[in-house]
Parts: sequence; C-alpha cells; structure tokens
Amino acid sequence: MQTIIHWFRRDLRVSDNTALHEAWSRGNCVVPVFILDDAILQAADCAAARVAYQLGVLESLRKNLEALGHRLILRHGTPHEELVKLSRDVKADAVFTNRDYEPYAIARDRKVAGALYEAGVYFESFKDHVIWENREILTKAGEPYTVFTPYSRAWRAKGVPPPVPKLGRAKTPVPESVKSLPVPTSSDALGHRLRQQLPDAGEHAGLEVLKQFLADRVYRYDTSRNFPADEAGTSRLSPHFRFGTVGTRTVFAKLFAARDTAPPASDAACQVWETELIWREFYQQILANYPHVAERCFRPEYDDLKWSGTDAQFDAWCAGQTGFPIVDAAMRCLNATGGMHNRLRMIVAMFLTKDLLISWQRGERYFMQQLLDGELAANNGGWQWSAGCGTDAAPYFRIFNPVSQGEKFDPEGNFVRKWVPELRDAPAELIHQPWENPLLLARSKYPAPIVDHARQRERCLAMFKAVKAPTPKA
DNA sequence: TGAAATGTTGGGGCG
DNA sequence: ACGCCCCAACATTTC
Repeated sequence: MQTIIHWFRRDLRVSDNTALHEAWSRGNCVVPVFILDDAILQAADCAAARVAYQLGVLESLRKNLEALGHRLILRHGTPHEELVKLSRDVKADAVFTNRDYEPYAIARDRKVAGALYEAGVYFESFKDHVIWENREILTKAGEPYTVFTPYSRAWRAKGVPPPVPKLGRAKTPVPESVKSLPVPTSSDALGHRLRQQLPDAGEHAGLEVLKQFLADRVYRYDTSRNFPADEAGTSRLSPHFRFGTVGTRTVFAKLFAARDTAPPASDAACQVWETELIWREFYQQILANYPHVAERCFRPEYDDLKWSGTDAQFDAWCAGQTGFPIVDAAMRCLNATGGMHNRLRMIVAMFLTKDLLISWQRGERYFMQQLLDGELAANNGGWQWSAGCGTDAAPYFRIFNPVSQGEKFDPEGNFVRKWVPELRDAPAELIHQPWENPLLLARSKYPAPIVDHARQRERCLAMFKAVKAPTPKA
C-alpha cells in the first residue's frame, strides 16, 4: 500500500501505538489525522477542562509527530465525511485506527467503515487501548465474565504482550497542499480562559508520571492508595490513560520491570496496582459486551428504583455544600482540579445514591462534566458499583458512613482542611463531624448536614427492598 | 474496596 | 468466696 491515513482518537502518542505503527510499516506515506467532532464537543457530558486538556495533548502530539518528520492533520467536522474528503485529498489507499468500545464510537466507526467502503478506501481497526478486549477472555461456559475476581485470575493467566515499536521517521511527507487547522488554544476553543491549572499534557508527561510512580511510590501503593491527603499515594496516570498518552503495554512492561528489580517484599504492592489496571480492562470489556450499561443498570431490576432526592440536594452535592466534610472536600477538589482520588469517588458516589437517594446516572453525568480523565467505561463501572446495581457491585446494603470513612482515610483531616477552609482550625476529632460541636460549626460558617445519615440509610434500604431484587452475595 | 444491630464473653466492682 | 450486674470488647448476623 502507498498512502495510509492513521485516524487518532484516544491514542494520542507516537510510541506503543498499534494502528499507527501498522500504518507506518505497511505504507509509504502515513497521514496522521485528528478530527474535532461536535457530537463529542457539544455533548451534555462534555467537560470544558477535559477539552482544554485534550488540546494540550494534541499540541504535544503535533510536535512529537513533527520531530519524526510527520505532519498532524487537524480537521473539524463529522468523522465519516472528513475521512472521505481527506482520503480524496491525499489519495489514500487505507484508513487505520485503534478500536474504541463506547456505543457512540462503535456507531460512528460503523458509519466511517460504510462511507470509506463506498469511496473505495480500505478501513481497518486494531486492538490497542486494552490488553484483552471484548470476548478474548471468557468463562468456561463461553460467556464474558461479570465478576471481577475470576476475570482477573483468567486475565493474569494470559500474560501481557510487549509494547509496539515507536513510530518511524516519515518516508514520504504529506503534500503541503493538504490543509490542516492549527491546534486551537483552549481559550480559542472555549471562548474563555479556563481558570484551573491543568496537569502537564502529552506523551512525555505521561511517561514521566509513570517513571516517577514506578521509581518507588508503587512499592507502598497497597497502603498509600487509601489516603487522599497523600498526593503521591496513587499513580496519577488516569488522564494519560484517558487520552492514550501512555500505552497500556508500556505501562505493564515497566511495572513488571519495576517489580522484578524490587525486593520481594514489594511484590504485593505491585500486584495491588496491577489489579487496578485490570479493573480498567474489566470495565472496558463490560461496556463492550453489555452496552446497555451506558444507559441503564446492568441488573435490570434496579431500573425500577424510585430515587427521591431533590434538585436542591443534587446542587448541594455538586457544589460541595452538603455539610459532610469528606464529601464536600472531595467535590470541591473535583470542581477545582478536574480530578478526584478513587477512594473519594466511592464515598461521594455512595453519598449521592444512598444518602441523597439521587440516581447514579445524574452523578455519572456530573463526573463526566468535570473529570479530566472522564471516560464512559470506568466512570460508569464505578458508579454502578457504588450504587449496587452493576456487575460485581457492592451489595446495596453496603452503605458508607461519611464520618467513619473520613476518620479512617483522612485521620488527621488534612484533606478536608485543604478543600474546606471553613474547617481549617477544627480539631482532628471533630473535623469529620463538626456538627457535634455547635459552637465550632457556627463559628466556621460551614453548612450543617443537609440530611441525617442514619435516617437516609434506612430510607435507602427500604428503596432497594421495594424493587425486590435478589440479594447479591456479600 | 462496610456499617449497624444483635449476641456472646469475660473481667472487675460490689454486696 | 460467690453471684450478680455492668459494660467493654469481640463475634455474628443482618441490612
């Protein structure tokens, strides 16, 4: 083949990129393209911060391609139309891309495949985003796993392929006559300046974050990951996974190398992180095999739950004004940074669904509107897990107590103090339940709790009982 | 990748 | 010395 278009989506890197490497090795001329898609940019669950971050990723990708003699073509429009146009412009023989498992992406790619077929252009997609996809890991009965632990066992038994070689230097340049938009700055794109500071974007940043984490922090990950006040406790790789500024195979290869050079005592901690990476694969696979989860509960009986929380309560949750310090600190952190520690995601998700009795779908959408790392599979899986209606879900009667969770995982109250300045001077014994000291509460100007946890817990149990679902195993 | 209610046990104060 | 009660502390059950 002569000219092959590589269509970038969530694989914005030049190393360990399956389809991109295939395009380079099979073709004489690679035309790398990214298409700004209004169906994504104007969707109800789009986050301004995520778009701004992605523009940074694209600019970094453009430079990385340029360093290898490639020119990134940026287009704005409907993917199947733009790809047909570009195929004509460059006289492409083929379009390659890496697979994406979201329902919107699957429908979009089907349209692209049809349009390219009619235009006489070969289209091929590759597995890249995950190690094992769709139906590559099945139970003995030939069905996809819906419980994590046996899935992870089968996953580990299969081994991990090595990284794909980095993109080579351009053999033939893309003709100057082929038009490309400049990569917009975030203020161009958003019409305003984003107030928040975004983490470094791009492939170099991703590899650096990975390197820092694997240098030593991973060796204490098993315990450090539970304490949100410890900013080095987790890998902080999620935005890089989201946009593909790290390659999944690269991450595993480097993790295994770190494990093999470390004392055996840290094996366990490395395993715990590996398990988190497998959770990511698990939810990708769930979304691919059970696409109804994008809209509804994995277990259909829970679609009948009668959520009774109010809009005012939802607004208080979003704004971090519920009167429960660990919840409010977490939400304010999300709003300010576009990120949230995983422990806190569980706490605020449990609180929205089981204390405020508001549907997980509303929380899921709000997370998507804020998170830099927001993507359907992981976000949806986490929310359904918390709500107790998903695959391998927490049983519905497992209800976090926001006070004891705060005391357990933020014992000094340092995370709360950082994001809830009203409680900066509260003593550790009271910081997770300031209402116990009315004088302190009044002086702090911090809101009183908007619900009574014990009462809401009872209401939640009654709400779940009303749908008469079989009790999941504990 | 819980929490709360309920049940059981055992030490110590006390008559 | 002994039984009784109280109540942590821990275990089990239930949601």
